[in-house]
Formats: sequence, structure tokens, C-alpha cells
Amino acid sequence: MRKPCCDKENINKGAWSKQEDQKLIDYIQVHGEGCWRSIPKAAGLHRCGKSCRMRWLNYLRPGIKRGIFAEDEEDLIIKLHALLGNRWSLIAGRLPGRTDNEVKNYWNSHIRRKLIKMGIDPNSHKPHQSFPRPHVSSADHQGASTSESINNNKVPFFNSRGSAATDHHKISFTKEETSIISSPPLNLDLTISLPSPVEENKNSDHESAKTCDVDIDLNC
DNA sequence: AAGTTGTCCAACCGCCGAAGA
DNA sequence: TTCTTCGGCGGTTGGACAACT
Repeated sequence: MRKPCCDKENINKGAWSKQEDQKLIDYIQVHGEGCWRSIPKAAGLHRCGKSCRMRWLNYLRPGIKRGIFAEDEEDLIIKLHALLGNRWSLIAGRLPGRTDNEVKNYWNSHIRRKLIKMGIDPNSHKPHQSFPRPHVSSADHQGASTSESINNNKVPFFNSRGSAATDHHKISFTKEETSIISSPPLNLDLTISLPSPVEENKNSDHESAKTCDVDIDLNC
């Protein structure tokens, strides 16, 4: 039996009060982030260390962007989810100021539903077999790349507005992410363009770099 | 106006992997 | 090598509020 992360006695639960927030902010501003287990006691909070960490990282940390997601953020979440699955921390890492919790909530409450409505399986990002395919008029998928990807039996990325995405995101991935993307079980049906010779040279100059750039052709 | 249902989102829970003893 | 501790992550819950009947 695993020990609880903290003593359940004398531990506050539920919403944080302003005083608690202030205590945590004050403590971290002075001492910095550190041993979360010891922070509650040191800061005079009757909270679990994990709870303090969650509160700080998701709400109190400077630079947190609150409020509704922009269209491009939403589109990026969909695309990243298609690539990474439910790796909310990785996805959030690509959205400056957004937290994994927020991205996860937004996915579950908005995007998931929207995709289902569109007849797209939110897990596989492919048209759901039990759903009727959304009717797409010929005007809806103009552009060679869209029909091309369909002809190539590739599943187009749909953006959050119900149309095929037409932008061209350049996304930089860490080595870990790249290995996730390229691992066989994930059939992600990506169209990845080859780097230009200039970029190739640039990359070879920085072989030790921790990230590599993958141009994902999201034109559908 | 009151009751019911749906939605949102902050917070909790439990599991996992890394690090250290 | 094994055990313990801790931080981090993703899934889930439950309260607050809005929309609907």
C-alpha cells in the first residue's frame, strides 16, 4: 500500500482562497520553486504539496494565459493531438502560457465534442465509422492539396471551424516527440516535407541540437 | 419562479518513472 | 538490486453557473 502523498489530516481541500494564493505566491517569490512536499508547511498552508504545485503551475505562475483559446491555438491543439495523443503536457508546451490542465479541459469540453459533431473520431482523428460523414460540397474542398491527400488515402486534418486546415504550420519537435511521431503504432498519416537544402545544412551544423524541425504539410 | 439538465473548469486521485539511499 | 520518496502526468470528479422546460 502506497503512502498518501501527505497527511490527510488538517489538509484543506477544494477551492483556494485569496489568502492561500497569496501565501503561496509570497513563499515562491522568496524561496523559488523547490521541494513541493515541504512548501505547504514552510509557507504556512494547510495543503498537500501536490495541491500547491498544481495551484502554482496552473494558475499562479507568472505568464499564464487565461481565457478563451484563439482560433490558431485551437487548430494547433487539434493538430498536436493528432500527433501526440493525450500528451497534454507536451501539447501545452507548444502553446505559450497555456497549461496542460487547461488544454485538457478545453479539449474535453469543446474540441472533442466539435470533432464528434463533425463525424470525426477525436481519438484517431479519422472519420468515425458509426457517424455519417459530413457532407462536403465541392466548394468546400477546393485546392489541389485537399483532394490530393484524400486521393492518397490520407486523412486530412480538420481545423476547428469545420473546414480542412489550410495553413502550413512549422512545428519544432524534441527528439522524444519525434520518436513518438515516428513510432509504428501511431498511424498518423502525416505529410512531412523534406527540409530544404539550406535547412539541411543548417541542421547538420547543429547535430547536437535537442530539437529538429519537421515541416508538416497541413494543407488538406 | 422553480426545477431539471447541461456545461465548464478547478481540483483531486492514483499511477508511473526517476533519483537516491 | 531493492526499496522509498518525490515530482509529474493524465483521468476523473464535483461544485458553480447557465440554459432550458
